[in-house]
Amino acid sequence: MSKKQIIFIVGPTASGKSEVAVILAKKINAEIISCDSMQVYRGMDIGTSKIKKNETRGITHHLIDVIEPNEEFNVAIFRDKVNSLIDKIHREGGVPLLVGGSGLYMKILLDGIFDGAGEIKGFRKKIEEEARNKPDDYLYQKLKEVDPPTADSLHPKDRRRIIRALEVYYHMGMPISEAKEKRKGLWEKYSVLIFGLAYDRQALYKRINKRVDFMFEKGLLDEVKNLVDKFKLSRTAKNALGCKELIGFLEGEYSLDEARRLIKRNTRRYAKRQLTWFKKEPRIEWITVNEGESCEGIAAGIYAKVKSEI
RNA sequence: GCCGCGGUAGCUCAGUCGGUAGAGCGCGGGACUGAAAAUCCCGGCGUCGGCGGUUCGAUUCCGCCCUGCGGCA
Repeated sequence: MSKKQIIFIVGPTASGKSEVAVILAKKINAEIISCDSMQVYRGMDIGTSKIKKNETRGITHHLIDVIEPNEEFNVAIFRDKVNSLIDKIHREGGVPLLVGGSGLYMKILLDGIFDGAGEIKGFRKKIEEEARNKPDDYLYQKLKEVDPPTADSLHPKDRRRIIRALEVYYHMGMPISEAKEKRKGLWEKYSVLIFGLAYDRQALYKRINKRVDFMFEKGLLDEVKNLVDKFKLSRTAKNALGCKELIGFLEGEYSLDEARRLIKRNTRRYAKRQLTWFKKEPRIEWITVNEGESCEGIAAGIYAKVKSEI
């Protein structure tokens, strides 16, 4: 029996993934699984450019609006949810269409993540405490002793990853570099097609700037005000683009114009980082998008490729 | 027309008591496996407005010219 099919549409922010995905989904009886760390939050709609009910064309969307803004989210939760959704969609005869811009999320779905090493309560704080008043590279040296390969692959200043690697080591009794070898992802289990939307950089930046202006028109500021009124935003949620900059404005750190400027800039930088991730992924088949090209046209192009590869 | 202050990296500017220059912002590249829309690393030769003069040597001093801003007529 041949492998079941999964399709990905990836691309930087503001590349038009969501709309293209809906059109494609209609043609191939797909259900969309959002591959996005922020659209999971209820109430964060404008800032995350979440698809609206009347734009879904009746296509089922998963992993949108699944948690409250005071809850945390991470790749492991994401991966578990996606795996069970894929099974369910396949059982019902549909095609899972994964749509999103997070390189790490894509990578982990494709190649897997190791189990049994979540965040240990209090560990990070404790080890930060231990490193206080010690040399700058104290934790790095510590990691070097227990897990040289990981230490070599990290920059000594990359504190966050150093601490995480130590956390895994003390929790699993195994270096993270070793744990990583025991992963399995979707790639070997299914027939996977990955399409990436490719824009000229300047054209993409223009789209980003325009979209941020559009968000302000739609009431981004009120959305954020509302969120901070109602919730103590979680560590992950409050880092959303648009959210953190407007919180800065609301706390009087800078003007509203400055907040708008920062959102545009940070979104551009984000897009650049996303592209760094996609560029090195050889399994992506790139779809070149020219300025002004319609989503219908792009979707039709992808559809043709999908049909020819089945 | 006269007086004053400017013309240095894409932008805003610093600086060189004469030995061809540096910050911020913007931008580019990279990393990445339980915070990822996060986090971390790397990247600045640019006719120092133009032409002459002085000097071993000028972006730095002098002269003229072009040009922006302000003031006086």
